[in-house]
Amino acid sequence: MRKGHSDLSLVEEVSRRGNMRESCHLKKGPWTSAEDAILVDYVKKNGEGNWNAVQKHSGLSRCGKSCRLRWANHLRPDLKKGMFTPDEERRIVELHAKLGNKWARMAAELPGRTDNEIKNFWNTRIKRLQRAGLPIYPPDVCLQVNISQEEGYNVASFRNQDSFGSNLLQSDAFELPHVEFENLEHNQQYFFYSPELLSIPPKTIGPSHGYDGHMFTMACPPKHLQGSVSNYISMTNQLTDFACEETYDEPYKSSSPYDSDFSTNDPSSFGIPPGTDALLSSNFSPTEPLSGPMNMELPSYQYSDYQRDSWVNPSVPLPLVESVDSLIQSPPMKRAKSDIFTLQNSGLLEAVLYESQKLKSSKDDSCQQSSTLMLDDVTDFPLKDCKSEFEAHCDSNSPSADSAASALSEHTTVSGSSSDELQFVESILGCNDGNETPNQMDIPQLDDFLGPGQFGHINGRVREKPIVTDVIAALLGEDTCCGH
DNA sequence: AATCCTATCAACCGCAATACG
DNA sequence: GCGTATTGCGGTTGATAGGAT
Repeated sequence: MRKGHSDLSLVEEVSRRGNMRESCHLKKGPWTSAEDAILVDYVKKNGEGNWNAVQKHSGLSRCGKSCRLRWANHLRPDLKKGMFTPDEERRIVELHAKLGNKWARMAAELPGRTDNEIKNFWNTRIKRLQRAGLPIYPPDVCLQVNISQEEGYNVASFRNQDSFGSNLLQSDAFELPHVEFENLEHNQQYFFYSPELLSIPPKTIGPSHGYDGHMFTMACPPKHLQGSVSNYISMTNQLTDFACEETYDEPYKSSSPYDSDFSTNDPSSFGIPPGTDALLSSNFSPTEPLSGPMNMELPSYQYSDYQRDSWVNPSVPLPLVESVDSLIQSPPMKRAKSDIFTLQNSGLLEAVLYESQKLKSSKDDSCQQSSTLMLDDVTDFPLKDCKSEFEAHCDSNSPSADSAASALSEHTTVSGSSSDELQFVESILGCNDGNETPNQMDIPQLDDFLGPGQFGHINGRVREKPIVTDVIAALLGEDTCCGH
């Protein structure tokens, strides 16, 4: 978009170069056509590689890195210019669903496209989707990935990642316990991809959109709603109230365009492929519903057999999308006031809390049937096994792990009141009494996902490891201390 | 017309992996 | 095996254009 770059004449450029060499500084900033010409000429004569030599031999006052980047991203003859075609967009989405933020790998699958290009495309697209509260992945991509995963998954490959390239879905395994929600299907079907929604004219849609009827036919929420937490919460009230009253045999119909928009703002996990992890979808937290910096790495998508064995009722087919966040948007058949409170104010943390609370109350509640949790499975959840699974298989470089950690840190930092949240956790769990420390021995620490020394900063912010782990500990402690 | 806001793009930075001596 | 250089990757930033107010 930087169209106004002035192209210096060769003379001017040479002059500038001379001056810069005198001052021993490598030039930064936008490349001029003269520099491009020099670089192209050099590569023609000497081939790619050895980029530091470019500066030495061609007189370009650019560091090797810069030269390489310029060549790779702009000067390479095989580059495809122009906007992504719908097919390419589609491919990117699919690849991202599989690979996460592996831009270079994605670029390798898209001839003529660069990682930078794809990354930019994705990031701006994510922004748009986040604003619109729309899903990252269209349902068919979810399905596709799901199917791929179903077909390709096996324990052996999980434990022995020999052929990463041949089955991307097997790699970067990172597991989060997932909970099954029958309502999710309803949500997907009715809330999100309702014809009403799709018929909303795309107001501020970016360049070409390859997913008509999917994510790219998006409706930007009215501006006055964007970034307005109070509005959001207020509308959440309405929605949850509505949800409590409605039977979900009926498609959700919004009565106003804003409602319709709002249904898309529901911070759900729609469109996020299973295994993309609840933590990720929790980027759509109502605590920061529509704006703010996000670390939107969307990881690869996988389960482990362990998970299946432990969590999935064999008699019930896997839902298309599984996410803790689905709690937030899952229309409960019966929801207590406290639930609504949680929903209104929650992000990931509260979502998990909500689930934990729900678990707890479900035991005492004769209305268990309304819960979509598979309590038998959940209560059998072996924490230690889980931890060992984490430790055994979590690749600190895995997109999933990274993403999860990002999401975690994002949540704790964005929400800005982690200590409050912790208190909140404790007060809700009620099993801590403010004195007991949850059993952290059984709880995977964030370092387990990230690897040591990776706690530094995310987006310039210090990760709040102790808080995150404490909260998670509190949550898991709930499971352990309540009689499992 | 001025200002603000957002999207987009290009480039930089830091880190990790790999190659090389 | 070790240190250094090079390359590759992903995240982030800054500049700009263009639309909205």
